[in-house]
Amino acid sequence: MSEFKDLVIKIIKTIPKGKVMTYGQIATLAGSPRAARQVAAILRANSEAEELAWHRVVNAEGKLSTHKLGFGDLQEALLKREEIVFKSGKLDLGKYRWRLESE
DNA sequence: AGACTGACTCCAA
DNA sequence: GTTGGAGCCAGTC
Repeated sequence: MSEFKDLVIKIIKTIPKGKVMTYGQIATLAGSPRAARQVAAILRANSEAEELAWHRVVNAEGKLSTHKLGFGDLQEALLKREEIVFKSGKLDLGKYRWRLESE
């Protein structure tokens, strides 16, 4: 088990309802600032197995990277259920981004 | 074992 | 605003 993967999973579990984090942010907190893609890979591999709040993870623009995969609608629905509002297909990162002290 | 892919992000031009 | 390149590393073949 890589430390990175464990940290990513742990970090995602700390995101509270109604907040989101970007891939890059999680990668930074997990120890590899530029390993955003790996965060995505871990999500894909664990989204069904673990209780990961993968829907609270968005890209740096505040958009859903899942849209091209075909389940962007699901993610958007899950986020809306947490009182997150989308405008022009994006959400307000300045408002919804979850920040950890260790950043 | 090697080679390729990709739910990303940053930066230069 | 766009495009291209580099970096990162877990999966997959």
